[in-house]
Amino acid sequence: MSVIIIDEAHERTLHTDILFGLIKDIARFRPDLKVLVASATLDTERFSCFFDDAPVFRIPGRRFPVDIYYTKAPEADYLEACVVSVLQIHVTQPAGDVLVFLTGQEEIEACCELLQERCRRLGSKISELLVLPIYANLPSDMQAKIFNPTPPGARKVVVATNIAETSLTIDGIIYVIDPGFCKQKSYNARTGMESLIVTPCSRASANQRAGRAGRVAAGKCFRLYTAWAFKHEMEETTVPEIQRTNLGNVVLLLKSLGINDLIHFDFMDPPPHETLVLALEQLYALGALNHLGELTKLGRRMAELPVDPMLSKMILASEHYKCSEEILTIAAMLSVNNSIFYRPKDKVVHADNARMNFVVPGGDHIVLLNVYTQWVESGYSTQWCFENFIQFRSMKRARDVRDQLEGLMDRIEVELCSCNGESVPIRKAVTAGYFYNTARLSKGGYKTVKHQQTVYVHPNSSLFEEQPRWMIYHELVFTTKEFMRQVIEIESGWLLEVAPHYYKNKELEDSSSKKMPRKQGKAREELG
DNA sequence: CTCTCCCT
Repeated sequence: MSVIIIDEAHERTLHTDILFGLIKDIARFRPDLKVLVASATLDTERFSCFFDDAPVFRIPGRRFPVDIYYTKAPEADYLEACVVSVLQIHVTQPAGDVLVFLTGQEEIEACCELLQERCRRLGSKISELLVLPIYANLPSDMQAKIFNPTPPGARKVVVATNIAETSLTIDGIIYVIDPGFCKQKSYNARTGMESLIVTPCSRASANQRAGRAGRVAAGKCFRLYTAWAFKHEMEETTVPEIQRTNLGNVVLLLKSLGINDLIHFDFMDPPPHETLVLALEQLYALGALNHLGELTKLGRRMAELPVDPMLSKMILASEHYKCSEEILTIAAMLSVNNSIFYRPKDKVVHADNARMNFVVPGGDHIVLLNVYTQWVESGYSTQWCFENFIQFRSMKRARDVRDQLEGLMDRIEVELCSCNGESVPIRKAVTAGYFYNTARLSKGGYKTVKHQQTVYVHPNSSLFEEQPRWMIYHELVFTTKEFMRQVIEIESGWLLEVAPHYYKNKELEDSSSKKMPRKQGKAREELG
């Protein structure tokens, strides 16, 4: 007999949901296989029902009770409400550390500053309050501070993102302050744009947060919203990731496992139809699927790499342009989420100057390559990172990703070779993977070629002031505006060179007519 | 002229 355990199933990550579908299928014709699904939430019925009415076992947790307090009326300014609540706890409540949940770096910094300023003003009237931020992109030495034991007579306040909800636990937390918001990714399959939006968190998430107060002793959770809002306005559970993300690599993976009919794949919660259609269209455009929606030889090679299809295609194309060494580095650097450059608030000018020193012509990909190359020349130095306002942790991760990808080159038969940093072949290889993400400068600024959508170069980009006519973007994100992040300059002729099946000469020259790429009707056929 | 959850 064999057993498969799926733990933390309640988190409903992309991979959990894919596993659900695959394992359910396998378990039906493998009676020797036991499947154990472990979830920390109470919605067991959904899991049980999905797995053909599997029996449910309830295992009581070993936690201390947590008293929940709600506000009588909604808070107009939850940041201010957090600050006031922390100070009230500090002055009126017995010993025990405080954990505050906020949505992101900016909010956390603001909250910490406010707390410190008010403590300064109160001076010796109150006992010491240690204010510590924690979020994923905070440098690791500063992250480590939250784990130092609180000195006697003092109290610690940890101001955190969702990182403290599941990923790490802090000893000594007795009080939790929960404003009830989090930042969530969502994906628009019509435009292919991701956005990160502050939304009310789910009841499951709120309960998880409250639980953080009861790990060492009985605790208290102060919810900065009304009991009514908890009951009537918040969703029961968080929308599963599979319904809020681009599915390019998932579709490629499933196709490579021989699952052709994705529309009828047994998803516990199916993704939006349009998301699947767009993923299929893009894979067809990349040449990973044929007109019947079947995996091509190229698609099979692309599926060997654990990265998004466009990135995979870029790596495969790099062999033709004799720059696979450079492209592997760029792929690795793009995989670590915009966390290469460190920009602390109190040293913005220094950090920006340091960043400028890395700028080379061509665009952000070439700049990333330059950063990595210099780091290698420094002997992978931590000190070098520190001096250049580069996040060591991110570079280390890029190195790991690069090593892993390099190890797979043999299997997909891509020869390692270098163009000695020459820009054109590198940018052509990028174009071969990302031709779908082309933007062009017109009178009203940049517009995407695919949807004629107005987009902007991100102010952090090395091409922010350059305004090249044609650009390729790595990703499109909506924050305060529609931003292209990580862009390179290209020549329109390259589009015909790398994707003649996708672009017609006319489309690239005639600026008055609608510049739509060829119809991608074939990929739709599979969908009926 | 921004500034963005989590870890795969």
